[in-house]
Amino acid sequence: MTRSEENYLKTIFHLGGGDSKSITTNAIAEQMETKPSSVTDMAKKLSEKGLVDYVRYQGVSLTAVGVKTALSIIRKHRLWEVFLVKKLDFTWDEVHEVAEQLEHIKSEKLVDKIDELLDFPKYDPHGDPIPTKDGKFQERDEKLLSEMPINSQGVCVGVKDSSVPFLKFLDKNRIALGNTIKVLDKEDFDNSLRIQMEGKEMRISHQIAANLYVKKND
Amino acid sequence: MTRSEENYLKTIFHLGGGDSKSITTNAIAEQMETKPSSVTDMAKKLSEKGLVDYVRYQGVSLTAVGVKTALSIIRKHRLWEVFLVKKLDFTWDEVHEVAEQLEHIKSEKLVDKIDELLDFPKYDPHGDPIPTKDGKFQERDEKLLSEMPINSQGVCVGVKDSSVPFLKFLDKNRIALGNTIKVLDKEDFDNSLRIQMEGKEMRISHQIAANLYVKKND
DNA sequence: AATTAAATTTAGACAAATCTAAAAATAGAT
DNA sequence: ATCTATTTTTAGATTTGTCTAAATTTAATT
Ligand SMILES: [Mn+2]
Ligand SMILES: [Mn+2]
Ligand SMILES: [Mn+2]
Ligand SMILES: [Mn+2]
Repeated sequence: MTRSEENYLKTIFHLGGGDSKSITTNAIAEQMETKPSSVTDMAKKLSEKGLVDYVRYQGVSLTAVGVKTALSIIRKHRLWEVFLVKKLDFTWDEVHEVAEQLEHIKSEKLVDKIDELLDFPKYDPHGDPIPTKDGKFQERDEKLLSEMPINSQGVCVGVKDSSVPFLKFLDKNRIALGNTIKVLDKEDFDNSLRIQMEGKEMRISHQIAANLYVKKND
Repeated sequence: MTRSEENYLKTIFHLGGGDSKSITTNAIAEQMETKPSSVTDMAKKLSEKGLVDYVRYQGVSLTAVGVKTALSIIRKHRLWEVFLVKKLDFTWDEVHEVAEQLEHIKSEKLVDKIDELLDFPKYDPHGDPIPTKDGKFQERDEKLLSEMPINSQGVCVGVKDSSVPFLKFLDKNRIALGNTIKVLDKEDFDNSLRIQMEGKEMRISHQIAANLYVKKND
């Protein structure tokens, strides 16, 4: 497994190729900021290795082995992100770049020990679930804040967009995972929301609300 | 800086190329288990970049920038080794392989935070000094056990050979860094030693004694 | 069904890092 | 000083991953 192969598998998984859905070379190229022709080359190679199913002009999807491999890389990525935040005081907007490198370190013992050191976390700093060693996800009943009905309550558990600017924006506005949220009102005009967060009332644009995951209280 | 370039700089440094001593392409090739012709190619590239001085048929030595770069990689390598032992319960014979990968992770903040987490260690698990951020070494007055006079005493502080077999041998024979050592007798015939280690008397071959560093008591 | 636009693949090139085999330079020994 | 063995470099090939430009296939539109 080269680093490049690992990155392709991860990207295909993130684009939904884990559910035998066919992902186009164009989509992969765009996501990876590379050229479609490069993706075609790699599709052939990964297909040779039995990691993806590839049909010319139709796109690729992950095989069972491909899914397993992708999940192990995602597991490493997210565990390292937790490590950086919990043990080294990185902020949640700094960890992704470093985790992109650390996820390629080859040592099963290292991953397992980091997992143990962190007390087997289930979610990463952005609220994304960490696959277990055998590739199982911790499912969670969450929905986007923008889809919560008026007067419903919940806890902020994740971000959909985990870009640096968005994360910094959230920090600046004191919006953090774990905060309690109540939807007070929706503005029809621009779909903005009036919410109560940790007791304090505030207004939030639709773009923000559509990128925050909330676990609804029963 | 590619990973390969970093490995060349590190190797040249370990072969003594940091003191403007010229290291031959053959020596580098042997150490890195590669071919002399590959080393020549890289020597040219590193020379272009101002990291080594290279004279055809004469070998290479590190420039000031080259030394600085090599030291920063060695610093990372050794800090990661300490991390693996102290925080993740790796044994001292397991860490080198993983550190070979981790030393190439690019994040100044990561190294500094690991350093801080470990409380700024001065030596790695094999007793090798860890360069400071500005490239200074912790010098230590140590000598090989094989060169200690009879009746002298000291503390075992490092290994010269840090191969897996040697480290495992030391474990098996309860020889560890930090142990107190007194030289009781030398056997002229095979240069073996009779020593007292942590109070217990034992016999040690020359080959072992010539690979153990001891800090002599005054 | 034919035409056109878009997506995808192929063909050929390139950079990085390596290798093999041949050529050149150096160092050692007569 | 010349020869010889060794070291080192060059030249050319290979692999991996990428790119551009041209060709092909597919999908959409008339
Ligand atoms: Mn990430
Ligand atoms: Mn994340
Ligand atoms: Mn090491
Ligand atoms: Mn070491």
